[in-house]
Amino acid sequence: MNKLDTKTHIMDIARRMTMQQGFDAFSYRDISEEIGIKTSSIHYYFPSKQDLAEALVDDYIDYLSQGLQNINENFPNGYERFKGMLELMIATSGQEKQLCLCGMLSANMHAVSEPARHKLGEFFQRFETWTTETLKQGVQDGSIHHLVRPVSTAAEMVAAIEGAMLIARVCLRPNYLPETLDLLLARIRP
Amino acid sequence: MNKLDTKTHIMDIARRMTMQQGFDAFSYRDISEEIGIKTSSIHYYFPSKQDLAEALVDDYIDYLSQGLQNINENFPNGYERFKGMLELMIATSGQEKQLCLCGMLSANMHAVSEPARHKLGEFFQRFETWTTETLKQGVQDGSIHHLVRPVSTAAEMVAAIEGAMLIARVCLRPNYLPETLDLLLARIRP
DNA sequence: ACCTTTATCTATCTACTGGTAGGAGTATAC
DNA sequence: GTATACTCCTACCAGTAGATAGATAAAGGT
Repeated sequence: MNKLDTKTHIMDIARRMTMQQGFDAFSYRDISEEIGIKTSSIHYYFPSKQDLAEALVDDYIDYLSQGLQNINENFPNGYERFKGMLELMIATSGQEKQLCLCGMLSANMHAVSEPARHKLGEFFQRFETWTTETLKQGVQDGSIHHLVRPVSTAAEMVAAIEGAMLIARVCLRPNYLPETLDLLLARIRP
Repeated sequence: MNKLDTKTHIMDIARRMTMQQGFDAFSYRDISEEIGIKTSSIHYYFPSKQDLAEALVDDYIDYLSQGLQNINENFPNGYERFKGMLELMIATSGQEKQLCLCGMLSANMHAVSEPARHKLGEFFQRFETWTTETLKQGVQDGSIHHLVRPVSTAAEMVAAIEGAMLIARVCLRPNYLPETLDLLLARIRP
């Protein structure tokens, strides 16, 4: 198989396992069995498991940044952009009760290197910044009603999104995640 | 050492390690080395690691229920009660960048038995119910300004609290957790 | 004194962990 | 056509995981 294919395949499986069960909860063997190559071949691409974690973080940040940029380009106003972001988060993490990759790695932060931990911090910072700008934009274009401090609302929103994904994994209510994220949307609806 | 002392000692260490690093990230050996007994002695109290997880959940739910009840008894109005709850959560989990025990076990849910998972779901449900009642009480006694749907606000609040604890572990801002929880308080301030 | 329970120990098990050394086959470059 | 780089393999390692069986010693009850 092509180098990129295998590397991508490894990361796809590792990403899914991380978001479903946590970074400590799977081994190179688990990946190797699913993909059909030996564990030593995985070490060829990711010499240590921390390298794999860092690659997952980089990839996830790229993926979400791209997604948010697409939203900015394709949605006309702040409200629609915010809504698009919530749908993106549900599409990325919500199915199968998966946690946001960066959220899960924050829980498992002992397993990742210091540079990768720093990137996790940057991820949340950038997520908050995007949300702040989007809320401001929405207030300006009239699609979102007045907010006292958009930067504060954005911080609450990001925390609530991550927390909702965490709680959804064990919540007894079947539609907890979409319902809770919808509350966030209802809050800014004009 | 007395049976209860040892059992409590084991749980104290396991609770701290779970909240700091995750349930997968420590072993019976780690506990045994810190406490000074053999791993087989820990198996005497908790035959399987899942038993330990379940005991931690039960204990944590009891502890927080007691804490919330104390708050209800000692604070006069909804606003003060809500504030007391936030301070309790910070005191329990906020130091040393620990995650709420139930939040961490939700992330590590594959490691806990189905009955224990169910208890995690109940925990978040009860937490939300307490918050809903407290917000309603605050609106009624005038300590909290009018809320359109207290039950929705409560759901957002609980998610935001759990999410903030998760993000705080890797956040680059030093006072992220207290500041973010303070935003929740500011939101209901009359 | 004798039996039972409690709490701990020693010793051991199987399975798995991340990780490494070195080689075989294959594709590409020159 | 040979050299080089790439991809995956076999074989292995030391350490660790959770877990069990059985011995031991002390304490308590009768």
